Amino acid sequence: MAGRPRSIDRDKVLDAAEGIVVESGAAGLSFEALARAAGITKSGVQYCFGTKENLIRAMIERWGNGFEAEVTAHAGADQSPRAIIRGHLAASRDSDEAEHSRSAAMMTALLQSPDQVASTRIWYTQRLAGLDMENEADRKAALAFLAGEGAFLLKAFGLIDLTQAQWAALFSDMLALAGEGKDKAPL
Amino acid sequence: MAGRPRSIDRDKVLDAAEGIVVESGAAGLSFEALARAAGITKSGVQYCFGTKENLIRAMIERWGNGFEAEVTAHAGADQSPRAIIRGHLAASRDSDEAEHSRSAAMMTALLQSPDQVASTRIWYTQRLAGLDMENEADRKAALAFLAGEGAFLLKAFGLIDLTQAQWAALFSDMLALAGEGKDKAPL
DNA sequence: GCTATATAAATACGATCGTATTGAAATGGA
DNA sequence: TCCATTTCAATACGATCGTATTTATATAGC
Repeated sequence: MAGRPRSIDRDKVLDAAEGIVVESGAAGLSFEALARAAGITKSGVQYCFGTKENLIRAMIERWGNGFEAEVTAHAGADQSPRAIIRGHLAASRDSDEAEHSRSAAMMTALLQSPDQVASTRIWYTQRLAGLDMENEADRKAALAFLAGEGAFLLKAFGLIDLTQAQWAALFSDMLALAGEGKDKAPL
Repeated sequence: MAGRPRSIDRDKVLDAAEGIVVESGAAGLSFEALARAAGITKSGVQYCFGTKENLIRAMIERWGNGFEAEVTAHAGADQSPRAIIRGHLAASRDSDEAEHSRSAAMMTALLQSPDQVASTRIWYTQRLAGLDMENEADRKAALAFLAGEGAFLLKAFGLIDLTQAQWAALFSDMLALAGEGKDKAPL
């Protein structure tokens, strides 16, 4: 019933895949290059992930889950929409260079095929879904969220270069804008 | 000295290229697919742009110039850093769906090769270069700029979906944050 | 120890990639 | 008219793509 024990570490392969996208761009991610980077054979990659689309899906899922865990951790007990957004901002604020590279890699991989976008759209939409855009405080939170994502994406893509102090100051402003300190939304 | 008159409209080819990236993602952009979409031959594409890298460079350049023109137009006479940022925000605010698709296509194409990123980094850096992050008003302008880019990118990538009213309200807030009305930075 | 099964490697295959080369068509000048 | 030149099409080429198929290896149950 049980066959040969698995010798390929899926996570390590996904790490290698991220590394490839970080260094060579999404276009450089191929089964062959991935196999070489992960120290296994092309067939091993195929066996683990089947198709390339599955591979990319696995990359994005793992990344999304990891970030989501950090967000909820930062959000703490209060899981209201605004608190989640502050958690998201705090998670972005605390992310280091490696995390930025990873995120950029995931984004580029994500944008490869429009099909992949749809599932991620839901993830983003839910962030903003709980906010009432008619309410000024909520709109400020949305603005802060967008600023955080803008900073995060541009930084991840390597399009802006901010010092650690500037980064911290900006996210401090964003958190303030998102209502840090005054937790309750006025409804 | 003068040969066969040109029959290929470079701009139309670039339009087709954008269309391909919009519909099929950056991975779908090939000389062959582009030739088919533009109604010319693969060789024609090669003759016009030489290499694929040149093609992408041309796409990005055209896009950058077009957007830059709108920014300066929106900024008007005042070309101070904050005014430029407000011009940028206004240009983003007024961009329609087609413009979003185009921008998304450019971004995805841009992220294909890390080499392309470098030249664009300068473009973004200059936007923030004139701002003094120690100054609160300037930092607010930076935050507004990042929020605008975040909204723009997420919208372009199809990751968020905002009504026109929400879009307008958010950018109105951003422009206010960037100091609309009080043009002079306190130095 | 044989077999079934899970895992991974080996190999092969058609398709498509980007580009190089060659040839044809259309212009201006001599 | 003949040639030089520009512009594009036709064709070909090696490389690499993703995947299918086949083969080898290591475990568990009988």
